[in-house]
Amino acid sequence: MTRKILVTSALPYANGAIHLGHLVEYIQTDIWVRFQKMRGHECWYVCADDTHGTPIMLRAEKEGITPEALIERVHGEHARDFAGFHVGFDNYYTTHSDETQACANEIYARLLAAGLIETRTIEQYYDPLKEMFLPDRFIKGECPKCGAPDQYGDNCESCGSAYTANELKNPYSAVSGATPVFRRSEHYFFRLSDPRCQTFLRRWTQGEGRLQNEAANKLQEWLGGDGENHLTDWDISRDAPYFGFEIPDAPGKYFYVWLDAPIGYMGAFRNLCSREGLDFDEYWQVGSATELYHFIGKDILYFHALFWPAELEHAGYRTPTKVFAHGFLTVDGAKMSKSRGTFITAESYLAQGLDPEWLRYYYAAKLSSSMEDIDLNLDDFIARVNSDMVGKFVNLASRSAGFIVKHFAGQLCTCDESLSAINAIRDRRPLIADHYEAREFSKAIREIMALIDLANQYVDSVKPWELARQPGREAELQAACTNALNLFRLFAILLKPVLPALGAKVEAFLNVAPFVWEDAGAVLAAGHAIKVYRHMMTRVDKKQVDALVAANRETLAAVPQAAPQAKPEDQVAAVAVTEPAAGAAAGPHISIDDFMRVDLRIARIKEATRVEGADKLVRLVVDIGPLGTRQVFAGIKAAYDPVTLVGRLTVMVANLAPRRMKFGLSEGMVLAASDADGQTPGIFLLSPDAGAEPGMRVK
RNA sequence: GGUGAUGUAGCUCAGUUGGUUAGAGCGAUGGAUUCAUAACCCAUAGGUCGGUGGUUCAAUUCCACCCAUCACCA
Repeated sequence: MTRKILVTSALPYANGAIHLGHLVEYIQTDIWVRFQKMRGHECWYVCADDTHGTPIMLRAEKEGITPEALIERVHGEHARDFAGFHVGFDNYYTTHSDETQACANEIYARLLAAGLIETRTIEQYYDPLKEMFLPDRFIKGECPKCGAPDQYGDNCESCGSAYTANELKNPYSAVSGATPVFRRSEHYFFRLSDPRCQTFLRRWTQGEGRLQNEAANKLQEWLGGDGENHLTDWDISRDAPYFGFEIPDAPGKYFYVWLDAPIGYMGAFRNLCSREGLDFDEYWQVGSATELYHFIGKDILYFHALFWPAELEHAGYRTPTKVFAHGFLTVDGAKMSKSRGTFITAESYLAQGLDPEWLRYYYAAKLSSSMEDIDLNLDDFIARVNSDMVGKFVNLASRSAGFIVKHFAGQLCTCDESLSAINAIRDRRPLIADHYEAREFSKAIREIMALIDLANQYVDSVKPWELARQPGREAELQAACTNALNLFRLFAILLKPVLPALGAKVEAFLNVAPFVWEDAGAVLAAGHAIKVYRHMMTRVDKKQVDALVAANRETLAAVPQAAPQAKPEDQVAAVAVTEPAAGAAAGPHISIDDFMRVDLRIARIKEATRVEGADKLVRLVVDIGPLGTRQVFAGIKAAYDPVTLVGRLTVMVANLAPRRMKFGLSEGMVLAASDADGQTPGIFLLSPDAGAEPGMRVK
């Protein structure tokens, strides 16, 4: 029976580049969709850029362009990156579309009619300079717990405590720097606390197979036990200025970006319908016989398993068949990091000349149906791709094709279908299909690789290279290579959902029509002619990976953090990111070795005198214990009377190259703090705590 | 702080409804081979299954506590 399936991946935010973390989801979804299509099902894969919200608006403003121009540019970048990794959307659309707006208005109208929308006046921070309300992420201030400065309005990066923006001390707007004021405004809420939503969600989230077990448990936690009501109403409006859709009959009020994001799935599909002549209602009406699946990161489960189905249900649409959440990507066991160069963009991966199918294979080899994080271990990536893909799989064709072309003009003979390797494939094929269907890609890959091992053992056992040297054994040679190439073909079919481009190369090489899953039920007919073999996949060179990491290594200096780029809402982000240390002027990271090269010592100031003819300098003679005494010229005259300095302890750089100055030789540097911007005047010489002795190393 | 997940060979991961010798691939070592992108084939070594206690005839598998990492919540 042919199934009708609609599949989505979460919408990437139109405010940043696609990176390897995002790709986990798109590659996972794409493999699943390709598998369904190969099986002959009618499967549509749609996605779109998520284009609305404050961050988009501010970013466009900063770049001096309209939001429309920004999202159009980013849409092009995203589409390019996805195509580069063979992610085969049937439609990659945008939420900033007539279709999405129409769907959003329709859903809103139906929820309103159902009595599930209400208005309420709330009070929140407002930037009087910029004349806009501020999302929490755009308010900074001092942490109410530990007092760390410049913390965002949701949690402290210094002590880790969470709080609301209202609790920040000395808050300021990250947009304008102004001190925000409280202002009241009317907001629109989706009444998630309504008993109808509660009842529905309790039933829906526990539906058989609808969510992964871990996800269902998490949802149970969010919903609370029977009788408890943990859900609160959801604020779905934002005040102008806002880049988004204006709420019908509510001038100056806009749909919150997270309301129209999932509706973007509908919009993208509606657009596809008009192009392909599909029936939108067949897929979205209540009681639809079609299947609807959302692939998402575990971070946005809340939106897809609570808000979204509740909206659909009460607006009179069908709800998702299943929601598939996956974990985050780590690189070499740690969160992706810009300073380490492991925050790798899709664009850079392709630009550095790495093969997208290497990554597709590696991800497939690691992905399961669970929400566990997966790790991209770069050394393992190189070893695994080279060994499995090149050394075992592609090698099968490479070691057999030459004989067939050279000795038999490319012609195959009858394939021996009683071969144990071929029988093994026949036996395991249904299981492999089940694994693909269940998103247990790592299990599918393990099965396939075990079969490929059998094939290489077969070739080794018949030794075609020996047969080729023995006159009179041509038939055996042709049979051996025919069998090997048939095995190779079967593997190419089984792997095609993962490796579509390689699959196409194999189709061309074998001179056959595009593979479908059922093709693996038969072998090539005797007499079939193949083309000359050409390398189908190169090896990964460690140098390429090193270069990729180097290309993605950013220093903070190159990334001005003036306004937060991060969206206030968690979007698709299938990734955990470590931002470089917060704080305005932290430099690029250095290693401990780098730091240890600086020889810092406790110094006692023995003499301090004015320098005739110098406005800023004080001449110091310091004692650094075993290292003797040094003469240092320090620019601290404005802040210190030399007389007061004599006898005090401070810190100096002892291995700074001596420098000849107009007034004499300076043999080091004493450390003092000052505000680089000159906002806070003064120079502050460092002092050690009591007990430090001249000459002690500072580290 | 609370809840949950994870922690198995150098690396990446299976597995164990508690039961004789804990598995795979890669990597390492030795051998064989030369058709193939030095690939492939055979063999060997390597793990007190995060730690400590408990239940049991028997625990890596169950329970408690602890540690580490990650997530969610307050």
